[in-house]
Amino acid sequence: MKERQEAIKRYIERKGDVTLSELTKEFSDWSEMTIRRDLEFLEQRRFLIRTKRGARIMPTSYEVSVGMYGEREKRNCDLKQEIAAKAAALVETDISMYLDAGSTAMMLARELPDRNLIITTSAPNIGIEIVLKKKNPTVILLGGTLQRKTISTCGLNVLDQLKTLNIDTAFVCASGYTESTGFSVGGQHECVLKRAIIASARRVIMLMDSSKLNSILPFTFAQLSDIDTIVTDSKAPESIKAAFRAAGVHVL
Amino acid sequence: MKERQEAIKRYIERKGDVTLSELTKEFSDWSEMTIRRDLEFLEQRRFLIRTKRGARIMPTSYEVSVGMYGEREKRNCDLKQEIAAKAAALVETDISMYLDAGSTAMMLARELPDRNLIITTSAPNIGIEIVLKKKNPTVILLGGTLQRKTISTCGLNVLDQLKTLNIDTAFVCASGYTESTGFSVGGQHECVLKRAIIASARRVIMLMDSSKLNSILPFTFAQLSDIDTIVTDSKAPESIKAAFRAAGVHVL
DNA sequence: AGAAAATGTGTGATAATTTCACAAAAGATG
DNA sequence: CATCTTTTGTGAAATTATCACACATTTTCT
Repeated sequence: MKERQEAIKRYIERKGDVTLSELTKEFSDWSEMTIRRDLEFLEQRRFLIRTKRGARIMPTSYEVSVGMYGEREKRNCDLKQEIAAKAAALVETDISMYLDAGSTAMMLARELPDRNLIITTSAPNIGIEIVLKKKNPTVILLGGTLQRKTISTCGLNVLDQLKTLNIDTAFVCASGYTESTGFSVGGQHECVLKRAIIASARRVIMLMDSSKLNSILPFTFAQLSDIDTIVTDSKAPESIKAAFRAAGVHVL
Repeated sequence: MKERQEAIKRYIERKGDVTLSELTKEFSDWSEMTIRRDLEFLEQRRFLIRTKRGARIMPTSYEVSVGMYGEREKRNCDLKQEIAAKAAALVETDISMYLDAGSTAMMLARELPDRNLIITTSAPNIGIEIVLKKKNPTVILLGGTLQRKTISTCGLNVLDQLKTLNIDTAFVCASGYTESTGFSVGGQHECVLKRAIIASARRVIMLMDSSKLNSILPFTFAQLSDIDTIVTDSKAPESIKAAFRAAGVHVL
């Protein structure tokens, strides 16, 4: 596959769906015809499907996150992308890691290197995404009741399941953070799961875009002292980042 | 939603993707414009996405089965559809059931009534499909390693997980059957899982299209005596169906 | 190195599809 | 029953896709 085609693929994967005119503007070094042919090529390889006036990412599990939660998710897409890229750089080969549910985690899944990894996750859509798009990682899904809102599982026996799994690095997402309340989420089940993960992982990396700073959700699952690193985006206020660092947390 | 729109939706869900001309021929009582407007309507509700000259089912998990296994799956689509419809009729409300992995099971998932059901499955794509498209069923995913080929999980501790789950009816798929070898599949892990399910379920219903009769795969997981009912399609030879009945198995 | 072949790219004509505005028909409301 | 709203059909106009061919670039072979 050519470099241009790779680039187009990546662009569409980031955006979800694009119009041809958008692509011709983005890749203005080439003619519309060439891009059109590239889309045809990429469609044949099942990387995307062509729509009326453009193309759309081949929706495997992607649609489950982006499609479900709706437009809201797309808005902070660039922030999350930035976070995902930074977080992916922290992933070492042959590591045993946990990947949380959520759209940021989905983006991280996409950015992961196609190498030997053991990836445990409670998000079946993310697990499927990885298994379909990469050849090398091993994916372990946690069992349990599948939650409609979050597309993640939670079971009464999570602790049992984690007992035989040794997780080195856990990538955890939060929906809210304030200094006084710590990291919080909207669901009770998620909260329990995240706590268990944090307790068992050697290293905890929190993924949180700046729009979630200074908001509080019903259930707190962690404090600053529980985590090792926070990956956030460039729009995060310097004051909060300084406070993180003061608490001994790495900030990226 | 109108009846015509429902019908179009169902038609597209069955076919996977369709052209507009195909639809105008199928729904010739209405004009192209009307159908076009219906597609727009259905797209807004995220039931499908419109493509160059037609529409395509909103691929949540569907693509995982059809997209992965390729065209082969589409071929026996009608047979599998027939089986799924027959099997769905066997599902009672408030039942605890198991749904196997595989494209026939996916179709059954689609045909399930949107009622109170506890559905345990090893196929995360099927679980997601159900949870996204229906409001009432509860889905329980079995945990374990996610297999690339089958998109199903298998864990060392399946037996532990099943211990606390009481499954009334298990819908199990087989990839091959002969009188001498019984029901067989291609993977060792699947084989173990299916055995465990069959051992624990009160009633076992086997789903198998006629193309799989008289073929042998590496691992046998059940004999006729293990199952209660076989659901197959109208192309199944009468002789085999008679043999099933002679062994005390219901045949639908 | 140079010719031949294969592949990739751009152009404009042609064909197909989609959109749009508006009129006709069907249904709802008082 | 008149009137308003919603749904449906029609054809023209705009947009988008396809195709054939010319030109450029890269690869292969002698």
